[in-house]
Amino acid sequence: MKDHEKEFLAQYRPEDFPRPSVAVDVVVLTVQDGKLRVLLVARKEHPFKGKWALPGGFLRVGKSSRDQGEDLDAAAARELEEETGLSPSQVFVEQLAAFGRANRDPRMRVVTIAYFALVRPDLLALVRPGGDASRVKWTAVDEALDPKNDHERLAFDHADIVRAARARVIERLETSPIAKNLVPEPFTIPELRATFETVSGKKLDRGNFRRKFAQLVERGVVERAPGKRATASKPAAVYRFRDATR
Amino acid sequence: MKDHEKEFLAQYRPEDFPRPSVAVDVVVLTVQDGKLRVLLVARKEHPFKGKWALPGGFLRVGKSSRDQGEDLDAAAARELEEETGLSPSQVFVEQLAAFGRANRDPRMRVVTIAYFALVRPDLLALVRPGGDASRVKWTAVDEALDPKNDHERLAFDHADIVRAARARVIERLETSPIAKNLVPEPFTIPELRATFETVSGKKLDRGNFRRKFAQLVERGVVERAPGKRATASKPAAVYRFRDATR
DNA sequence: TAAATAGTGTCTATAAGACATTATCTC
DNA sequence: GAGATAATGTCTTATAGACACTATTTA
Repeated sequence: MKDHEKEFLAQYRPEDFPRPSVAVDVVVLTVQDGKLRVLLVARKEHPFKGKWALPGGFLRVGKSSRDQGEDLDAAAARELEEETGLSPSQVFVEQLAAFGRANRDPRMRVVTIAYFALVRPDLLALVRPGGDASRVKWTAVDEALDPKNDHERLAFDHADIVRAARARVIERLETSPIAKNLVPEPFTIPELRATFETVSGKKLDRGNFRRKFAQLVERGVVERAPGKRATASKPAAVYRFRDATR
Repeated sequence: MKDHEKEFLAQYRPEDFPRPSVAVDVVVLTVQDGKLRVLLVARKEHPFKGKWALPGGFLRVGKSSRDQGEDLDAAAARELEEETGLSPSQVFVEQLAAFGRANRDPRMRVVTIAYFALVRPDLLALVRPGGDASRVKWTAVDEALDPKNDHERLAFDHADIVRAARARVIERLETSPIAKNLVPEPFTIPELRATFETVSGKKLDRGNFRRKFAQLVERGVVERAPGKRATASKPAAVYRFRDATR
C-alpha cells in the first residue's frame, strides 16, 4: 500500500500541467500625521515600470518534492524585511486574501497571496528601505485610492488589495486589540482615540471612548505606564498594552 | 515607452522560475439532522488514496499570456458544480483563505485557495454527486474533525481548512444574513434558531431570539410567507428572506 | 487669567440576558 | 384534557450616544 504511493510519487510529473506563478504582496500600513499610510515601491521593471506598487515578490519554491521551499507566511515576512528592514517580531502580519483574476498581470497568470502588516509609528524611524530610498514612499491610503490621481494609479490590481486591507483593519479594530500595532508605545488615551478615528474615518466621543478604554484596563489588556506625556496643555497619562496581547 | 513594454513581455520567460501548483478546494457546508455537515470526497488516487478530502482541483491556467485561464471564483464554482451539480446561483460561495504550507502535498508544492459554500437544506435533494455517489458523503463537521477518528483523518491539511471555514461561518452568522443559505425556504423562527444553535454550538433563548428576529422583519431583511408549518404541536408561522439579501 | 485639552459625570435610549406567562395546535 | 411548543411579555442589567462639567497644564 505504502509502496504503491511511493511509486506513484516517483512517477508523478508536475510539469505536465501549466501552472500559474504565485506571488506574495504585503500591504504595510501605519498611521502618521493623522493619516493611514501604506508603503509603496516604485516598479523598476515592466510591466507597470515606474508605477507605484505594493512590496512583494514571487514565492520561493524548491525544485524537488522534498524541498518545497518557503511557507506563505515566511515569504510575506521575507518581503517585509527586504523592503523595510523590520522583522515579523516587531510587526503584526496576517494573511488578507488571495487575488487571482485572470490577466491581472499581462506577463502571465499570477495568483497573489496578499498580506497586511501594521507598523507602530514609533518604529518608523527604524525602517530602512532595501535598495534606494527614492524607490519607496509612505502614501496616504486615501490618496493612493483617489480615482482623481489617475496618473498615479497603482500597478496591477493593487488598489483593490489596499481597499480590502483597509476594510479588514477597520473590521478588526473593533473586535481585536490590533490597535496595539498602530499606536506608539507607550501611548495616551487621546492618541489611541485619534488612531481609531483616522483608521475608521469616524469621529469618536471623548467621554465614551474613555469609558470603553476603562474596560480594557479592567480586563488587563492595557496598563498604566510610568510618567506623563507633555503636550501644549494638560499632560496626559500614558498606557501600554500588556505583553502577550496582539 | 509602450513599445519597450511590449518587447519586454515578448521576451519574458515564465518558465525560468520554478512554480507551485495552485489548487482550489471548497468546504461545502449544510445543516442536516441538527448537525453542521461538510461534503467530502474519497480520493481516487495517490496521495491519500482512499482518504476523505474536500472537493477541489487544480486551477485551469491558459497556455499563453493572452488566454490566462479561469478566475479563482470561477474555478471554485466549477469544482462545486462538478461535485454537487449545484450552480453558484443557488449557493453562497465565498473565498476563505490561501493555504500553502510547504509539504502539505507530498507530490510537489501546492498552494490551495480555499472557498466555503453554503447549501440550503431544501436543496440537498438536488445534489447529484459527479461520478459515483459512493465516493461522496456528507459528514458531520464534529466527526470529521474529531481527533479520535484517527483512521478517518482528512487528507492533506483539509482538517485545518474545515476548521477555518467553520470559524468563519460562525463569525459571519452574527454580522451578516448568511443564515439565509443554511435554512430551508421558507422557514420558521424555531428552525432558524435551531440552525444558529447547531452552527455556533450554543443554546439560544427562545424569547430573546424572537426579539432579534423582529428587528430583521422591521428592517425588511425577512418577511412573512403565506401558510404555516405543521408540526407535532402548535404550528409555526413561516418566513422568507427577501430578495437581494445574502 | 485665558486657551487648550485631559479627565469625569450624568441622563437617556437601546440592546441583551433571564425567565415567567399565554396561545394554539395534536393526540 | 394533557402534552408540546409557538408566541408574547416583563424585569433587570449592560452598553452606547450625546453632552455638560471639572481639572491641570502652558503661554
